[in-house]
Amino acid sequence: MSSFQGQMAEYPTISIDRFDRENLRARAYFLSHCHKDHMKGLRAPALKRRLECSLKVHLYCSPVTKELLLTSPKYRFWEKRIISIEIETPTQIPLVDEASGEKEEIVVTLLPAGHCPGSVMFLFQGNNGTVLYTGDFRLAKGEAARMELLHYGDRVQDIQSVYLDTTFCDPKFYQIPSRAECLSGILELVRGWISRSPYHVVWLNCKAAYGYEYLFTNLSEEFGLQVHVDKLDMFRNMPDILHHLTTDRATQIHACRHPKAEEYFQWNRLPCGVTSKNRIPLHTISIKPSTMWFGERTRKTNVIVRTGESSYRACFSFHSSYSEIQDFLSYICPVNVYPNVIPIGTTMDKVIEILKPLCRSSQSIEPKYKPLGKLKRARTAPLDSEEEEDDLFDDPLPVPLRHKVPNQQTLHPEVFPVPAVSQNQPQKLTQSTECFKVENMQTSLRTNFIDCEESNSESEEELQVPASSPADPGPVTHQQKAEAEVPQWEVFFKRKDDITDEGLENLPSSTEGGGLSVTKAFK
DNA sequence: GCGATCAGTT
DNA sequence: CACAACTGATCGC
Repeated sequence: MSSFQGQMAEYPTISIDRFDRENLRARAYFLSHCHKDHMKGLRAPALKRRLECSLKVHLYCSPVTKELLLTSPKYRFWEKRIISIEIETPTQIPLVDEASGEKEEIVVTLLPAGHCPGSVMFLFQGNNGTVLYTGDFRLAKGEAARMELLHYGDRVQDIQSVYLDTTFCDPKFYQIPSRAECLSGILELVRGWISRSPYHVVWLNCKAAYGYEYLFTNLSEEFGLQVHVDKLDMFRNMPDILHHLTTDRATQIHACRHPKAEEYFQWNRLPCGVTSKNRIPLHTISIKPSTMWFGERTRKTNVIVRTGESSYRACFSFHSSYSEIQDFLSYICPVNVYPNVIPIGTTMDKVIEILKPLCRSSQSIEPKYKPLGKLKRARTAPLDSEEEEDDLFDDPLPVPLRHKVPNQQTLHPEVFPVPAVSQNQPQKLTQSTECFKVENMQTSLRTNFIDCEESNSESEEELQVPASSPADPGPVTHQQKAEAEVPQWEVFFKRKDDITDEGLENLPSSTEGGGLSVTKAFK
């Protein structure tokens, strides 16, 4: 649970993921993702009032987060004050103090965080240096090195401070099986059950939170069965998710919820109330996604664990493991690090003790901070390793292996796609929010400028923006998926003949699928 | 009636 | 099994 209070030392006039107390005075707000514990105060009367009299205050987030947030009527009042920023597009934002008229500019870049749909990290660049707020993240080893915009030329950016998701920053969480390994385990468990008959169904016992969507889409893709959920209107503009979900209860894969779901399940009833199909009782198993971890020297073991007659736990994590955190931070190698979370059973001091050695402040030959302008210019071509060694003597970032991995756009697209938000009608921007592309002298990367200077009612115009469809890595075939990663974690589930088959012999030999898009072969 | 907070549950 | 959110009790406006 995040204990970040909303403000960063370098840029105290902006607030991120907290909207109460001191944050009520912020010049701009940022939301990293749409989870309730990062939205404290976001719909409180105090902030609502502030918004009414401070017309230059906006909330910045990713297009997907904006879509998810505005689906809830409780947050509709934000509609005209949210500005979505495309992923990986440096964007300049004015920070205006409405009382004094004092103005400061900051450039923000959204980087995919792999935590839930729309989740991002914020990279801020301004007068007080470059800082990175990670929000909540799950990034595999090496993924920071593949992020183009964390780099300046071929080098990693000179980052003053990182505000870090330390949820699993404890050596006991040393390793967590990868997304692909967990997914593969769940796919095989589900396959082993639902292929027995159309009356064999699985219930995915998920918490009420965004973040399971890639599980649903992969299951649906694999078996040609949409996943039953309670609500799907939040995904109405995200076809890649929407098409894999249904509110029709006649499917073999359920992720519906009910306050008494566990109780229901004991009586062979799904949370949506279904107990049978064609008057034939269903055979149900529950699969509860939950985090599993292994210490540095613990033998790797199963990603699926049987917890009862018809219950399983399946490995699933929203957050990076200890070793993934170490990889991430040691690559960035900032001057300072601030934990956003104190994991239960540990202390701030212990977390700092773990993270400090990965920062420049404790290891640098030359610990003094140098502003960006004084850094040696990055070379255009990579050096060979020998030259590299020599170079370290006057390099203010004396950590090797911190060069960009050329292969970008590979943030596990096969299991964690960044959804595209598309609108049928052209998007209407009612603010005079002019975004235009210029060449940024410093980074040579495209920068958007958001100018809120004239956002008063008289200059309001309706800008017609063509329906946007952000760059998509493209569909990944099953073939590619299979080749992408061979799980090194053993997938465990009971032998097929161990799975109870009671009642199966009485089933009709019909393969009628009850409206399902695909009917599984019937044994 | 609404919201904030806390304890308990999953 | 450690996330994140719901539920219900309590208090205050």
